[in-house]
Amino acid sequence: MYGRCMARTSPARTDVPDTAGSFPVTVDVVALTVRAGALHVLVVDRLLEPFRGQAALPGGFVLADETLEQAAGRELEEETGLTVPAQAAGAGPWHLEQLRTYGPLGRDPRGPVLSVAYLLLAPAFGLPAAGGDAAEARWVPVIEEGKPLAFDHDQILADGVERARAKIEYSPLAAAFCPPEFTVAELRGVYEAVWGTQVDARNFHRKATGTPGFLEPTGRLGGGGPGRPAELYRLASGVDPAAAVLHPPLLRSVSPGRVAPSA
Amino acid sequence: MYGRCMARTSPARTDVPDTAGSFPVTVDVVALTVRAGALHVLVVDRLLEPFRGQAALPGGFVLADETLEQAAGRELEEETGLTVPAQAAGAGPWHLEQLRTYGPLGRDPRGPVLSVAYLLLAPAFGLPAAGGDAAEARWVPVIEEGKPLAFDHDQILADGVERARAKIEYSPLAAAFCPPEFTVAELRGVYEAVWGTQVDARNFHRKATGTPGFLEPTGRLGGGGPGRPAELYRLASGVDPAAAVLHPPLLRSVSPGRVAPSA
DNA sequence: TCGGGTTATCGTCAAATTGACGATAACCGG
DNA sequence: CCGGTTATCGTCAATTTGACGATAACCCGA
Repeated sequence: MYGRCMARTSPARTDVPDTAGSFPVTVDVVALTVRAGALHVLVVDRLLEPFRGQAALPGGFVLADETLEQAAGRELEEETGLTVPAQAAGAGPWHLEQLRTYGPLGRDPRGPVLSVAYLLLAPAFGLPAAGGDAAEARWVPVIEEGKPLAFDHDQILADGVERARAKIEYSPLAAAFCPPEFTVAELRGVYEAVWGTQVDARNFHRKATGTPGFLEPTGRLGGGGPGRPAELYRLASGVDPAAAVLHPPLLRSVSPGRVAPSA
Repeated sequence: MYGRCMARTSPARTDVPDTAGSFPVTVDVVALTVRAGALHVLVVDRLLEPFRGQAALPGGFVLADETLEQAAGRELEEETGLTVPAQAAGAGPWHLEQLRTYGPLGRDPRGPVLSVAYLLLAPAFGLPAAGGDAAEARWVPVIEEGKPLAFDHDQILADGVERARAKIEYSPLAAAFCPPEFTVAELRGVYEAVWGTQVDARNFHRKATGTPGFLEPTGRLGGGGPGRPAELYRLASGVDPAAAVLHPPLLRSVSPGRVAPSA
């Protein structure tokens, strides 16, 4: 089997104990966005075995000379045509962070494979015309989630969604789902979509605009729909949305069972 | 992309691209405990190159047929003599969770190596007599942290400490630092040590005992020192400390800079 | 046995925050 | 101009926080 070939280190590496395994490593990306008021995840249809024809998270093998982040960006681009801006891990609207690593055993029929999962939060946008070799990349709502995904991707997706739900409570990362300038209502729509709950518009407005280090008014107005035009905001300048902490946090209300979410 | 181009080198399997790297994988464990009111981390002195003689987090290579958790427990035991109870990931006082994975490039002079870091929270205890092949395993206070650690272990340690600090706000995991039955004062000592701040004893008592799903009185009293004996508590039954969420959380006060902690 | 030292626990109270919801402002389309 | 719609501002009671006083219940040494 494939695993046998990988069970030994290369002869050049004499300083690594030869009982140590060497593993193929993949990255898988949980790309989330909010479209039409619902949380969506990006999936591709697999063209090859294993799990041929089944939907899966975009991802693939890490090359020998790239970082995990580079691999995540490359695979995403190859399979979905999405180009993650370089500033995704920084101040921009996009946000890419490591989710967790899924163990080598029992998750790939080809043998032991390690998978490092990444979480991408991005504003809604259309997909470029099915670029690369991916048969089909599409956004699907995370609820309903019809058929199961390939590999252990259902578990990875669940972990990613739970991470996103928790993270927007304590960090300004909900803004990663919005364009660079957005209204308070758009931001509230993100919370409602990610949490799957209703949020009172008036209290949310007070809380969001009143939390230091979160929003910064641009002075401009966002027009368009019916009703009074809303003020446009951007993320507070000088704030790293990946590291900043909201004080006090925007807590989900104590609705149903708040115990053991991802157990 | 899981299987685009096909291997020329691996005759047994043709579904893994030969550009895909295969990486040696290590686990490193950030084992934290509270002793004498200060947060301590477990380190070992390296006997071999690279970084020979320097302190490092316990860890080592993952074998071909074990899970990451198994590797973490095995390395910890081999290098420090500590045996992680099987229930560490469950209801017991110990707590072992994955921290994050550190990329293959530029972190090991021997070449690309992936490291999956784990975070262990444990009650204070003495080390078994330097078992295994470890020259020396010892607890060192995380502040002062005299010389730098080997590899990128300073970064891993910083990430682990920050994870612990954040996690005890929203989960009952502070109890992982305590024996199975503990007093409110002991628990408060954990918060003070991990956060490095002072916590008002009266408000903490009110909050800790008043938060549903956190503490459960045993009826027994903890004697010993001077002063009035304190009631003994245990974690609320039926609560998985790794998954449960405290509502409302025990927030650190807004003291100094609460922005970009581990950046 | 008594008093002083020490720690645990319970109360009190003003300030801040939350949650629910009314009221008004500012736009749209007819 | 008028209703429909959404944004924003206020109000108010209930809850929570933070600061800190007051007791309770143990230890020890005299």
